[in-house]
Amino acid sequence: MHAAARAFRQRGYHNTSLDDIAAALNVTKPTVYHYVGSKEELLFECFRAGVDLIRAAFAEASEGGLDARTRLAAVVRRYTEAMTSEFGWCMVRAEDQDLGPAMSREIKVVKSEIDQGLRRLLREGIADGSIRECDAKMTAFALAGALNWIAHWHRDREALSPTQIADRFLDIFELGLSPR
Amino acid sequence: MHAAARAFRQRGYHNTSLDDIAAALNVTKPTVYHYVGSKEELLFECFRAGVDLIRAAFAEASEGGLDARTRLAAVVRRYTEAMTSEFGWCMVRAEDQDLGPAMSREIKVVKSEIDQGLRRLLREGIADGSIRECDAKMTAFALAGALNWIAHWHRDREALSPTQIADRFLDIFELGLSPR
DNA sequence: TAATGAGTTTACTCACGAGTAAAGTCAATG
DNA sequence: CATTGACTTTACTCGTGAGTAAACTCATTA
Repeated sequence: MHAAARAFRQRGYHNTSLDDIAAALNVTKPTVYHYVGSKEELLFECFRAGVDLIRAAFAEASEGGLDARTRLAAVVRRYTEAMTSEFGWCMVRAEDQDLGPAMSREIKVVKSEIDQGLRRLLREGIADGSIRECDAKMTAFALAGALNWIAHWHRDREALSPTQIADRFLDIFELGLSPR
Repeated sequence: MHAAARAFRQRGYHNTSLDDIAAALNVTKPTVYHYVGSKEELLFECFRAGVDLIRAAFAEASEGGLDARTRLAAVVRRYTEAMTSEFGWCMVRAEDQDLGPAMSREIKVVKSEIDQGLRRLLREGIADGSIRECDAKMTAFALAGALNWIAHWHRDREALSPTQIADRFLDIFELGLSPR
């Protein structure tokens, strides 16, 4: 799965053959098929490995009784870690169109779940006064976009650590760009 | 090109055959090849049609002698329009990996050009006092991510117009989420 | 009326890559 | 020493889709 995730990120899903993945592991294709059922399954498992990190972030953040903005900040930090992981690319780019009906459906469900989780935190923040009145749907999209985009530009030898990236993002999203 | 852009957005580049595109136009594949050299060229041209809108936005914004934050806002509005256009998906998802060396190089150049344009506006804004002190690189990434992500969630029957989306995004990025 | 040529079709070729059949290797166990 | 079974290989099949050859249609023009 790690080898597959790396290959998918470098060359893209469709430009990566199972021979490529096998070669990266110094084995042959049938060996890979001894462990995984299909190429689609491989992508799907990489996707799941990534989103599980994010789901865990939401679960973790809901404990503790902090205000919603603080909980949202915690999610953003974990989210950033997930995006900079090996599976970040697969998480963002696993397209339902590339997968069979069953997996396709689950991907849509999980992605929607994450979107709803963000909106919920925003609405809660507006309710408890820790977040300014704003359009929760659009804000969730802006936030998800900024975070998901990390998978596109992040390199392993990045100057900034995941934590530093998250802190910069939180600074921008919390305080805004206008001078105070 | 419009038919191709639509098909690519719906099914993805690799899941779209030239037979599909031809069928959408009620012709056969060789007819398509009478007008375009290759499938790659088709994707590349769709990409270019999109980014040209964004380049124009930067050019337009540089006129007028307004402060940098106002110019950035103008770019964001145009950018949003480009993303909600037919070519939005191709612009974001045209991967250098999918194209031959020459086109691949140009895609990288153009994408970097846009990134640098955003950073420049941010730096100018910090210099002229219209934008708060911040990390220009990370801010450009956050902004580009939020904007590019539009291509992933936007549907033709979207409730909000491109202008409304841009206004919501500007509200978030300018004022931030913390209560003032 | 013949010729030209833009645009279109049918009917291919050909490469690539997912997935498989069947046989081989070799360490662990009876 | 024979057998079992997990693991791996070589050597395939087979579908799909990019791209092409060659012929056909038909309006325009010499």
